[in-house]
Amino acid sequence: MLDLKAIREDPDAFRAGLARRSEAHARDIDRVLEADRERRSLTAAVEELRAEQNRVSKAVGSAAGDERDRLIASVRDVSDRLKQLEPRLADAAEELGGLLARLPNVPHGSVPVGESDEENEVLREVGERPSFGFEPRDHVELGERLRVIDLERAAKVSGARFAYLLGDAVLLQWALVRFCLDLLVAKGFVPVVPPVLVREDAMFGTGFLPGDEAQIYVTRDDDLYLVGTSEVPLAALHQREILDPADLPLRYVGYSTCFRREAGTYGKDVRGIFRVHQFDKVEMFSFVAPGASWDEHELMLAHQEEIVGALGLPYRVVNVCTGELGASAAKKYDLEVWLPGQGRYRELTSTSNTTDYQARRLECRVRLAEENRPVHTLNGTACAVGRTLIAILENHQREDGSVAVPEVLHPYLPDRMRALAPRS
RNA sequence: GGAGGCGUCGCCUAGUCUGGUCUAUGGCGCGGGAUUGCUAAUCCCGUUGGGGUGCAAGCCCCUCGUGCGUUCAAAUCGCACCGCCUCCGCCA
Repeated sequence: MLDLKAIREDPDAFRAGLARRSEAHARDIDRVLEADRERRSLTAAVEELRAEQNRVSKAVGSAAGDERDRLIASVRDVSDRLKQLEPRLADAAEELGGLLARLPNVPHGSVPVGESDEENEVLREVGERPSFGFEPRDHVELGERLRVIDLERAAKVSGARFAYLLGDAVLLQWALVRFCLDLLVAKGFVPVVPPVLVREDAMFGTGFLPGDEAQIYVTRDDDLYLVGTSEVPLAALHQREILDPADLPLRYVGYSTCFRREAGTYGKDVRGIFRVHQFDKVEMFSFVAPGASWDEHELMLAHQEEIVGALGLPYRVVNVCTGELGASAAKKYDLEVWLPGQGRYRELTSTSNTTDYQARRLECRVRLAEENRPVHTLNGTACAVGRTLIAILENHQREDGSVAVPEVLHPYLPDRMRALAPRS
């Protein structure tokens, strides 16, 4: 949610900022201003009547006889007029709220303008792409030969875009999770296993609703939403709280399964486990003071680079363009890993600075000397397990179909797992 | 799943039966001040969160879990929902 008072004070700045996403959003500023004028004018009228009603009603309490009857008669008229006006105010407030809820965050000035990932700005490439003396296999083929990924049976049981992870891939998963957790806990992140079913207001607060309903699983009988990322329950952790500035920054690292419907992606990434309905992810989430989020964003990116670098994966960092920004993000970095099986860089992690956008929707504030203000929140992938497995399989594969396991994971694995070997 | 109890301004608490002087009581905590040669103690003032209006001081509206309703008027009465607790049943 954008700051309505700030929009009122400097609408041009918001128009210009949102225009970098789309002209339609820029025009919405005018609708917001109009709805705001309407709501404020009705608010003034209603509150004046309420003040009158309170005054006279209070006098009724201490009056008696004719005087009492006369007062009740006069205030009844005020109450009747209120009953006319109050629904109009409610409508106006809802109109304004609806418009405001649909406006995305204003992109930071450093975000490149663009519509698709073609326009993302590549900041740097790190690590050396492997050169094979043979034709590299993709993760589906490697996974089958290693018998660690079973897509056919998953389709039988659950449908397309599901997978069974088996055997050493499972051990690898826990090693990855523990590696990330240990690394981040050492940096002060509090580990969390959050709920993965949440109420609507958590989805609203994080900016996924309204807007992304087509991508979200909903339970039929309980009106609970399955989270597509633990960002949702982590952000909502401090919903409707006023935080002590001395407690900031608050840094959490969540581990959870994530659920995504992936509606409308039918032709895309159909092979393997790159894009599935269910995957596990380790996620960073920070609550910081309003002035501190840009530094925190760079810090999160650094943590991501440390993790991916430690796994020996070649990657590049991109500054995601306005058209590919989520509604709540003011700026987003993607870390794209090189996938030999696809011969291109693909998104492995991402980190967004949502500034005060989520915090305002979640009513998560910090008590400052002048006033209580929304905190800033940031999220970043520490490890999307499925995609990281893909990257490890494809980058560390050998000609015989075995796969070297990154050294940093060895302490978390049995000795025999210095490499994954196909069973013949 | 069944039965019962309870949600008050950070924490505890009075008020709810019997609607109006509730502008929500008191304590603790917290902030500021006064006094006392330190520590301590005592006293005074302040201390929910939003919104509207105004240059400002201020004034006004909403907020007693949430919403809707009854009423001139709701912490107080009714309904629904949310949450917590106890007992029974079931369960990893």
